Amino acid sequence: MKNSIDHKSPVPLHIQAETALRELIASEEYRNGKTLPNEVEMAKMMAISRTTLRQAINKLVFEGLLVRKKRKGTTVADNAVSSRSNNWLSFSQEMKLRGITIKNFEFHVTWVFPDDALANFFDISKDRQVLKMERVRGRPEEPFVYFASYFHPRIGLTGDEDFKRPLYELLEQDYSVIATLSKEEISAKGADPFIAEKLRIAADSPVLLRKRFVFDQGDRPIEYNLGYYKAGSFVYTVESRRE
Amino acid sequence: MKNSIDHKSPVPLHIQAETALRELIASEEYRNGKTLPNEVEMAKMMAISRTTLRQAINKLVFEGLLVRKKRKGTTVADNAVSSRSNNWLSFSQEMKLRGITIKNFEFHVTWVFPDDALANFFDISKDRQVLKMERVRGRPEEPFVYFASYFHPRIGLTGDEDFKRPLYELLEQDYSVIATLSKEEISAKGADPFIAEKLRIAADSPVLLRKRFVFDQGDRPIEYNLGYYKAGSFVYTVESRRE
DNA sequence: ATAATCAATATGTACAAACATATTAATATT
DNA sequence: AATATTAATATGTTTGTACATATTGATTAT
Repeated sequence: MKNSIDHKSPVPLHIQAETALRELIASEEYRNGKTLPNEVEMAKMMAISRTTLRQAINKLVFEGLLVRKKRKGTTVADNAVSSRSNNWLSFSQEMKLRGITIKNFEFHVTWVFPDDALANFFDISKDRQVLKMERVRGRPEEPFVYFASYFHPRIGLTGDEDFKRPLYELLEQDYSVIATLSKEEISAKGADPFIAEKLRIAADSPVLLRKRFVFDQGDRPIEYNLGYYKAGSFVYTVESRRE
Repeated sequence: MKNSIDHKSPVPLHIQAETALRELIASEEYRNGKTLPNEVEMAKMMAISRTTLRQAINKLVFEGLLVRKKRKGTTVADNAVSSRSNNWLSFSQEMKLRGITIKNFEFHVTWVFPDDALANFFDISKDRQVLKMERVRGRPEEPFVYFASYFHPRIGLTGDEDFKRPLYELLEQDYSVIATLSKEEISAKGADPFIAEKLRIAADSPVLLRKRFVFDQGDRPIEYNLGYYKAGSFVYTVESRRE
C-alpha cells in the first residue's frame, strides 16, 4: 500500500486512509493476525498526521473490523462474517467490507404458491402466486449459505429484473419499496437432506437458520427470507443497552 | 446538564461528555427534534475542547443516536431509543413469559484460571482466578440449556452468595454492579462430548451457542456468559428499524 | 418579483504537540 | 533463581489552532 494517499485529491485524507486500511484488512497476511504498523509509522508512510490516521482507524474499530491492544498494536479482528443488528448493510456490502469475495451461484427464480405461514405473513390467499428467489453463496466448492426469498406480489416484481444489482437498491429505485423494519429469528437446527445437498455437508450437520421478516415504511410485509448458514460461517452479533 | 464534567475524575473527558450527551438524548425536548447547542458552545459549557467533544459526538453518530447536518446542527435521530425492544429480560422472566416452568439443576460454582480469550475480555492477567458458575436448566430428564458464566474479580463475588436469587438483582443490590450493555454473538455448532453429555444429546448434534459479553455503566466488563441451547429449544429474535 | 450574490453559521478536515497509561521486555536486586 | 525495578513502546487522551465547505438567510442586482 505504502503511499496510496493523494493530498491533491478532493476526497478527504481520512477517507482515503480508511480505504487504504480496508485494502490492508482484505489482504491475506493481515487477516492472519499480523499486527499492522504502528500509528506513528503508518501516519508517516501515508504522509498524514496521526490524528487523521486515527480518525480512519477509529471508524474501522467501531465497525468491528480492527482491534486495538495497549502495547501490542492494532490487528484485524478474527471474527467470521458477522452481522451488526443496528446497521443495515446488505449482504454484499458486509462481505466487501471484510475483503471476502463471494460468488452468487445456483441462482434461481420461480413462481410458487405460498404455504400457510407465508400466506398468513403476506396476508394473501393461498392461490396467489409469489416470486421465489433462491441463491447459494460462497465459493462453488465450498458454499456457506443457502437463501430462499419470497416477495410480496404487491411489489410487482416480474422475475426478469437484474438481480445482480443489490436487492434493496433495486427495490428502492425501481419499485419505490423501502425496507425499514426487519424482524429476525435465529435458531440452530440439523440440515435436512435438501439443505445438506445445497451446502455440500452431511445431513443433520448443524446449521444456523435465520428467518427475516421484512417490512416497508408502512409496516407492510414485503419479503420473507430464509437463510441457512453452515455452522461456523456466520456469527450473529447483537448489542443492546438499557437505560 | 450544563457542567457535568469533572476534570479531576480519572474517567476520560470524552467519556464523560458521551455520558452527558446520552442524558441529553434521553430527555424529552431533544428527542422531539430540537437541535442541540452547537459544538463550540457546548465545548465551552463543558469546559473541554471542541476536539474532545467531537470525539464523544462521533461515537454517538456512529451508533446512530445523533445526526449531524451541515449548517443546521446536530439532532437526535428519530429512531433513537431504537434498540429498546431488545430483551433485557432475565432468563427466568423470559421463560415465565413463555409459560415454561424450568428447574435449575446441576448447579456448580468454582474458581478457575481464565483462558486467553477470557483474560483478554476481562483485561486481567491469566493468573488471576475468576469465579465460574455452571448451570443446567430444563427438566432433569430433558435439559435444554447449559450455561457457563464467568465473573470479573473486580466485583468481589465470593462464591458463597445465594445464587437462587435473580442474578442481576444480586449484583445490583449487594455489589452495586449494574449491567447496562450486552454484546451477544449467536452461532450454530455441533455439540462436543462435554456439552452433549450435559444436554443428554448425541455428540455433534446441532446446538445454538450464545455468547454474552456483559458490561456495566462505565463499559467495564463484568460477565462472560456461554449458553449452549439444544437445537429447537431456543429462538433468538431481533427487531431492527432504520431511518 | 425573481434571480443572483454574499455573508453568517454550523459542521468538516487537518495538523502539531504534549502528556498519560498500560504492557512487554530487559535489567537490576534480593 | 525469583522478584522487583526500570525502560521502551504502543495506544489513549487532550488541547489549541486554522482553514474548508455546505447551507441558510439576507442583500443586492436584474
